[in-house]
Amino acid sequence: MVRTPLTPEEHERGERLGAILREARGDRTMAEVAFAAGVSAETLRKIETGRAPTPAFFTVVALAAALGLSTDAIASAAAAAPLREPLSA
Amino acid sequence: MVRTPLTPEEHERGERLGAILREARGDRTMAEVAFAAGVSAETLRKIETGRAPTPAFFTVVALAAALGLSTDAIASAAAAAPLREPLSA
DNA sequence: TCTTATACCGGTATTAGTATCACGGTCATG
DNA sequence: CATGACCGTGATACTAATACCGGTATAAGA
Repeated sequence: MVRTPLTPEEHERGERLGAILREARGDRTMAEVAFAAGVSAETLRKIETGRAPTPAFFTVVALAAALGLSTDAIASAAAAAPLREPLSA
Repeated sequence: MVRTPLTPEEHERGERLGAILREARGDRTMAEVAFAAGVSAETLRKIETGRAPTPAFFTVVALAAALGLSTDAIASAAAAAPLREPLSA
């Protein structure tokens, strides 16, 4: 095996990451946030829906900047248990 | 065009990211830090040498945790970096 | 009804990340 | 010189991320 397939835990972590980003997006459109972050809307949609569970580092950084979030907060929130409260901005 | 190849700027950003991680590693070995972060030593080597300019988000998060760094600090330092730019000529 | 906007889904194409293996170089030791 | 540890490079294998396309569904508005 050369590259280990993503584990179920990693998929769940990706789902939490997507939920955090979607929560922070609020009522803005995917296209707007994606354009602000410099990624395609499809990519943002895949990340939000958890279908891209381990996006690139700078992709998350750009999205965090576009959403006004801290990457540390995103990382800890996605890695740890699901949040009861959104990362209030 | 389905997936844009990495631009020279992204490669340079990857080199700065690698330099930051190597700087934080200090005198510890690659194998030690890689094991602590849960990645292979070869992966850490590629990231440090800039041969993997856009690693996965959680890979950088794990390395940052193993090195005691903030992902926000890494992101900002790698994004806007005072790398010695010839640029003259 | 028709149009528009938004989001989700499936497929496809291409590049990149991750991991393993093998080999070579350097340096410090014996 | 020999050995070992560490770093580096190259090749190879396989999966995942990214992007573009077409289609579908829903809701709001003219």
